[in-house]
Amino acid sequence: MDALRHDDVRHRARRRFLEQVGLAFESVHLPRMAGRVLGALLLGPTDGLTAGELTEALGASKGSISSSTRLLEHYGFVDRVVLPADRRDRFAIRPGAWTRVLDERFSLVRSLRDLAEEGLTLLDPGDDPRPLSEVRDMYEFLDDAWPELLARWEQRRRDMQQEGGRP
Amino acid sequence: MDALRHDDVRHRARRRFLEQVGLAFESVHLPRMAGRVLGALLLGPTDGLTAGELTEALGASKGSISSSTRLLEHYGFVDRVVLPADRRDRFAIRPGAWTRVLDERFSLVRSLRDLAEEGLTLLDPGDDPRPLSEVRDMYEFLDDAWPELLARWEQRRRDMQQEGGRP
DNA sequence: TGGCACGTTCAGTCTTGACTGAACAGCGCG
DNA sequence: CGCGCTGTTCAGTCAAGACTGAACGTGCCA
Repeated sequence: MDALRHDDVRHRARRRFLEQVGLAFESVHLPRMAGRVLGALLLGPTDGLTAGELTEALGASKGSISSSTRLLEHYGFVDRVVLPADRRDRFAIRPGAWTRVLDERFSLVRSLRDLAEEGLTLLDPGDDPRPLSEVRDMYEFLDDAWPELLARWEQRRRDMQQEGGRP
Repeated sequence: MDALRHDDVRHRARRRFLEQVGLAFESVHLPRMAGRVLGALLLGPTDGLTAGELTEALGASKGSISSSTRLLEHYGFVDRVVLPADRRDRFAIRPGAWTRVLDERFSLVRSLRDLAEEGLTLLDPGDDPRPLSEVRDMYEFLDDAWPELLARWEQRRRDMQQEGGRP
């Protein structure tokens, strides 16, 4: 009986985790279901899950799973792999995906700097350019600092892998 | 005639700028109208604009302007100021707002690290912890690096101000 | 060639939330 | 006091888009 209850608790915790990842996705303007799928893949076995397994695990429609996996694939979060002697597609986390995703997110920074730059050309002669130039300067700073930060992370990741995981 | 045409071009360019800021807001899940209001304030005179001026400049309803200014105030983008002998509220860009706003955005990072941490406790014994630990480690790295980056920016901003603008 | 198991597509439903416009509340001046 | 000018609130409208479920391909095996 105790084992059963333990399984139940565990199942609820997993379900809650999926929901949290879903909400995190929603907070950056991506469909919640895609987040849940990603969560399921993060918790799932190494060689990934099939669409059928995902529909069952999440209680969602096939259509919804299909569009979610396609989105995750498009964003580079997951790979679609096929095991030999099995014609079902499996979806698995793509290694190193996170770095690239975060990097792409920061490309937004460059567009914001340009936007501020454009705004500066539209000011009336008497107006205070400081608010806009503060925006421009800050995003410029970030744009400069970012590659170096990313390189440091890549380096650290390589170090960690050599040590065979987490020290 | 030429001056008129020039004004027209200028007006279109301003309008386009407002729309771009609106879209930038939308891309981070904030109402587009609030972005347009912020854009108008960035282009406007130093002592800010009244709600009435904003409704006219943007062609939006008073209600919409009201909720937008309140949101911008809440997020710390703008201050509400009152000039003497004028009972209208004026809204003006708050100096240094951008740094704090960006800082708050990065508090999300901490929650993502925690989420990955939680996911690690939910793995089955045989499963590969690497995808999740990669997420955890990366957000941890960013969480560590962020304060230092922010401090560097603050320092640079101070330097720039002392030089009286942009070198 | 049927039948089956997968996966995709698409019209329809439903929820969410931005925006409007009108009613409302405060404040100063006549 | 009541009028005019503020800004706020709120019910209603409208559009965007996530999700469903059924119809539709597609390839494999008998």
